[in-house]
Formats: sequence, C-alpha cells, structure tokens
Amino acid sequence: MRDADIHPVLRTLRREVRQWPDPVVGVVAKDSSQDPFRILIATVLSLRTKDLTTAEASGRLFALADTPAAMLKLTPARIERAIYPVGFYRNKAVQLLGISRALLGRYGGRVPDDIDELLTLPGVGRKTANLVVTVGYRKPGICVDIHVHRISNRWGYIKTRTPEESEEALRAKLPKRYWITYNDLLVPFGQHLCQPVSPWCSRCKVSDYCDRIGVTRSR
DNA sequence: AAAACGGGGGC
DNA sequence: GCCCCAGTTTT
Repeated sequence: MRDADIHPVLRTLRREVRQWPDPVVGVVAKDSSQDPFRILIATVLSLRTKDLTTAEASGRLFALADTPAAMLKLTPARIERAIYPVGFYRNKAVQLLGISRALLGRYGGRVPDDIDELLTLPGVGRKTANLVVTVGYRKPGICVDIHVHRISNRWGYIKTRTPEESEEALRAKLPKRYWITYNDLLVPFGQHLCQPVSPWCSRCKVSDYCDRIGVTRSR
C-alpha cells in the first residue's frame, strides 16, 4: 500500500466500523469517558485473552471498583470472581492489586500520561502503556497490538516480524495526523473482519486494496 | 484433539 | 531470540 492510499482506506473503515460491535477499548472508552484507570485495567485483563470476552469481565469489575483506592479494598478472590473467565485470572487479580498499589503510592492514585512512567508499573508493557496514552489521554502515539501488527503487514505497508519493530516502523512512516485514527480503526477491523485466519474478504469494503497488491482472497 | 487467542517477562 | 504463562473458544 502506498502512502497516498492510507487516507481513503481509513475513511472507508471509519464508515464501516460504526456499524460493528465495539472492541473492549471502544466499550471502555465509551462507558467511562475514556478514564485512564479503566483503560489500564481493561487492557491488563485483555492480555492473552480474546478482547470481546474481556468486555463483560471489566464491566463487572468496574461495578465494584474503578479507582486504585477502591481496588485495594478488594480481596484477590473477590477480583477473581468478578473477572472470571478471562485467561490468567488468578495472576491478573494479583497484578491489578499491584498496579493499584503502585498508582496510589507513587502517583497519588492518578494514572501517569507518560510512557516511561507507565512502563514501570508491574505487568505493563509497550502495548498497554501506549493504549493508555492514546485512548486514555488522546495523545498521539503508536499502539501496536496484534491486529495493528498483522494488518499493517498484510497490507504490505510495513514489513516487520515483531510488534516492537512495527511500532518503530509505523512511527517513522505513518503520517502523525493518522496515528490515533489508525489505532482506533484497525483494532475493531482486525477483530471483526481482517482476522488472523480466514478473514472476511467478501464483506470487506477495502478488499480492493488487497486485490491490487496481490493478497489472496479468503472467504 | 488441536489450534487459536495474544502481551509481558524471565532467561 | 526463545519459551512460558491459563483457560475459553473455534476449527
């Protein structure tokens, strides 16, 4: 895909995405006025779990606690029951308490808006930190989850092997005015249409771009 | 029955 | 770089 193709592709996707169910990030952003703490917690919950199964779990948890101080009043067992059946729920219950403790102790219960500070929190890596910054604070950033990584390469826009490489490549190549839009659209696009195996090319409104670059059609 | 899901951390 | 982490969903 050439640089000049990005704008029409994103514009088309923006029209389509409105009709799809929200991904967990969209749900959280909508239900919480993009509260950074909710973004952070929901993102941790979604690790190594299908994002859509995380949406209900995070909703149940936020009904109990949506601040670090409130979270620290919960026992690990109570958190586990709320977030079941997301994968790794035992580890994640402990981890959520660790994050809440660090936020309360070091930042007065506020969630930092700085990547490097976010990365010091237990279990927070580049994807989670970037998501908090871009979705929680609406600051420009490149948040490469598995969908952004896969689709960027499927389009041939970049050629990278790891999400880390993709973040670097996109930061250098993708015009900055598209950064947030790119993140917002590619996640739901990847979840609902442009999936890892057998994507729904017949329902995809931008499949003509794949045709032009010779990507094989799926169902 | 087996693969898919999918980010972080430890080595 | 490689491998492990846990449990549900899809093939």
